[in-house]
Amino acid sequence: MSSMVKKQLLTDMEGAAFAILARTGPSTSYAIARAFADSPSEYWSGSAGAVYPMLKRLKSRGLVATKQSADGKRAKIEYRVTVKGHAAFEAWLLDAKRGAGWGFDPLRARAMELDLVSATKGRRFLQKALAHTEALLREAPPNLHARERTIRHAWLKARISWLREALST
Amino acid sequence: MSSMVKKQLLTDMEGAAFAILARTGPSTSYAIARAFADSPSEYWSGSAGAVYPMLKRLKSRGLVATKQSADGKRAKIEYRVTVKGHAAFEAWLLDAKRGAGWGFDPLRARAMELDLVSATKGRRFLQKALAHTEALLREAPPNLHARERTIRHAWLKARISWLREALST
DNA sequence: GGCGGCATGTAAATGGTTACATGATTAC
DNA sequence: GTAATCATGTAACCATTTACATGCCGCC
Repeated sequence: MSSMVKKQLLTDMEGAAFAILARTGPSTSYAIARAFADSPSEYWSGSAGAVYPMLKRLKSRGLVATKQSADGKRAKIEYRVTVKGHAAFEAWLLDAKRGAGWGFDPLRARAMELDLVSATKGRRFLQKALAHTEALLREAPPNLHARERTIRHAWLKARISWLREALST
Repeated sequence: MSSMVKKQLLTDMEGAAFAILARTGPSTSYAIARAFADSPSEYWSGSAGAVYPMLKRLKSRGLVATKQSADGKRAKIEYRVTVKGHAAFEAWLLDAKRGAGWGFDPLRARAMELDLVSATKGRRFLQKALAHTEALLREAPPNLHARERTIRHAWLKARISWLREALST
């Protein structure tokens, strides 16, 4: 018979947290929250009120484990990924169907409705959005790994060519 | 002195609801919920528990008004956009800075972390995601306006060329 | 007469948000 | 010694989600 183990589906925020843990090794909730807050994508605030409870939930599901670390003097709780957690993370990461979903794109959402205003206002919006996006492309934030820079760059370029096309019609 | 009127900033879900109202004219909460549920973007479920309270909030802010319509026999509450509401909607729609934000892209989120798995697995993921996206491009859902089809098409094409580039390296 | 769609909601749970509170340690 | 940072968390709030509850209407 098939396995009785329930699939441990991760939310996107949990997936992102596992990615941080995979990169930096065992980390405190504080460090994970900082990583969220410092990330260029402002989608999650990285607030303590979100991150601390999330790690506790993941622990209760057996996807992470704690190691009370008395690092010299200060007591801290370090979380590490368990085998079960690693499997859940990989399932999240390699879920191509979810990956190919629409997500939420603030530009797409607006572009869809631009015909509700005058052509002039619509074009002005697209021009401004293009300028903002090109600015993002120019000023790459510091502390970005090469891998992150590459994806960021490609994503912005795809968006820019889309905007240019929309403006050229 | 400047106006004392507080800016009525809309959430993205509220903006989307105003777009529906602008297109279909005065509508019931039910119709708006259906429009969310039927939309190809699965980002909001269009549940009654979200939509009915949202319209009540918008009404209490003076952005929509109700018209008790005794359409023949059945009683229903129709919401229409007020002048204040229209201004708030246009401010939301034409906010280029917000529009140029990152939002949440499930593909970008995963692509950023693909180096955490083997190159083989990474490529397989990208190939599957490409296949899913190309499938979306082929099977355009029915009941889509020309405008929606155009944006959808351009957005998917931009994503596909991004994926192809990622695979070609 | 019954089923599906229209239309109104509420209830409980979930999981975010901001803001606050506390204390230890490090850097100046 | 004091300010910033590390580190833990909680509290109140808010807007979602799923699921449930009710009832009317039109159609077969």
